[in-house]
Amino acid sequence: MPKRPLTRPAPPRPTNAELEILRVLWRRGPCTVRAVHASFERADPIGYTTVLKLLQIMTEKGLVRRDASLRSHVYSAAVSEASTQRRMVADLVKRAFGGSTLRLLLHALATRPATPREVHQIRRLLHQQKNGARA
Amino acid sequence: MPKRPLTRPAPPRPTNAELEILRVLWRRGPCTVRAVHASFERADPIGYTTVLKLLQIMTEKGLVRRDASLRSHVYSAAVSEASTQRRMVADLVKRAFGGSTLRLLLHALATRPATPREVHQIRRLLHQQKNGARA
DNA sequence: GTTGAGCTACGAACGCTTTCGTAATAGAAT
DNA sequence: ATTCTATTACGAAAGCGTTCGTAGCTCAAC
Repeated sequence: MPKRPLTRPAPPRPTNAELEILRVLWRRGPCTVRAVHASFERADPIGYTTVLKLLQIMTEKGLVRRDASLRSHVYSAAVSEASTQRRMVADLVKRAFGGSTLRLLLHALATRPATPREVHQIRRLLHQQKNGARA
Repeated sequence: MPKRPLTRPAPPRPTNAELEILRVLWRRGPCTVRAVHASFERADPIGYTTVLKLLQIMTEKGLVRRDASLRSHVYSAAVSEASTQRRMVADLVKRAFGGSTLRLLLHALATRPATPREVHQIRRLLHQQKNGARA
């Protein structure tokens, strides 16, 4: 029995730098290291080899995939934005809100008073859930 | 001009271990190191001096306050649970949702289909905001 | 006063993330 | 073929979080 099962065990929550890179890949699709590096906008600029190293590490972690058929390897996100967000939200809920998603929701709502437009969207979503709900 | 202004510059986002300690202090109020240590329930137990060290570090960071008048120092949270949650939500929104709190909300709502009870609470909150809103 | 228990302080180690310099390599240009 | 350029690979260092062992101090009990 291999230590790493074929169905990869849910890649770990990405770190800060990793998330920044994933955001580039999600937005622009598959990229070379150079393209990722160019897309970076930071307070303090980041080195080319830093991006390369990060992508190599992320490949090992299963966060990105690498196509090495071309001389300039092409990287693409191996995890979806939605699933990553889900993971991060779940993590926050567990760590800071005692596992209650509702509390996060109420907090977010209270913190940032919703604009009428936002209220509308939320209402619509609630309505959808009310109808098609399996809960 | 002092580097550390008297009005402390918003204590940093607490780390994992720091958050666990804060949760104890929020729940139980001011505690000695021993009390915090006793309140810890973990998969793998944590050493007494580890808790002590963390509390010392957190004191420097301004996350907790220390009353050293007694022999066993008494620590209390220097940041509120609500403000910490606000900070952490804001951080998540910035890092994972491109700054859009709405997107976080929609995501959370969609991820975990709300129960009727939750829907009710959310509706009520939306209603409150609609009326008393400055937005 | 001496001993012992409990507490704080200090320092060090380990692991992980982030950073980048340098070397090796492959391909393009001449 | 040689030189130049762009790329990957490797290794190492710095910073931070977490952990704990050890030393030193203080108070109480004897």
